[in-house]
Amino acid sequence: MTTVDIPAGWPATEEEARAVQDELRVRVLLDETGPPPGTGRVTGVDVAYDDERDVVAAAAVVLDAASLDVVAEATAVGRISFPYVPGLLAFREIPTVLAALDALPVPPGLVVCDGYGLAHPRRFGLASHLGVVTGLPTIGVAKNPFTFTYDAPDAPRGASSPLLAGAEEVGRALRTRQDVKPVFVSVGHRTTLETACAHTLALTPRFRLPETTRRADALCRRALREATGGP
DNA sequence: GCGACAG
DNA sequence: ATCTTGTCGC
Repeated sequence: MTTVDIPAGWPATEEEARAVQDELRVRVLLDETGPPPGTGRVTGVDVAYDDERDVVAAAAVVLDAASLDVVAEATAVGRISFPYVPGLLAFREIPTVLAALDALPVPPGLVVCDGYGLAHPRRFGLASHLGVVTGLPTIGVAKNPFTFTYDAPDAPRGASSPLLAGAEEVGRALRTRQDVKPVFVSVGHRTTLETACAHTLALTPRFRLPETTRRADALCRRALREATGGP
């Protein structure tokens, strides 16, 4: 497990952070299909916090895309690098997530983030930010619709409906289990919404949330507990 | 101005 | 995200 410092020059204000987003957003690549689901590797990343002790723990878990078996995992801990501000989540998570990704012994393949990519006030959410910084194909799978609107998808697993910012489709509400609240999928970097949804379905054979997210969530919580103390 | 708001 | 008991459902 590696320890992370807040990077030099990291934004200190919301204004600075928004300026960074406006600079980096032009580097998002949207003209690639992205890796096909069910082949190669897929990696989940997630973060857990102890605001009281100013500690953040990140985890990266690599799965074989076909079997969903764990191939590799890594964690990192650090200081919380930014307060939670809707629209600026990436600045809270990225330094520690990058350290966890760097600690992996194998290439991550497509990265699945817990949050949004293009479905973002400035079209540059966590998944897009992480993609631009790493160069990796990324998608975002969120549990809530954020500020966006959608009509309920049909009941069967696999049904979807547009996630809308006004008239613009910024993602998809995708039903991963029949009659259960959908997840909210958006493109991060170097892939398409079609591919992102296909990956999400391939990663949800049983539960609402992708196996990548579930594995990363469990691991970062454990890392936080071990870094912080108490059994 | 007020409320809503990924995690 | 996190604080947290019981509770409903498969």
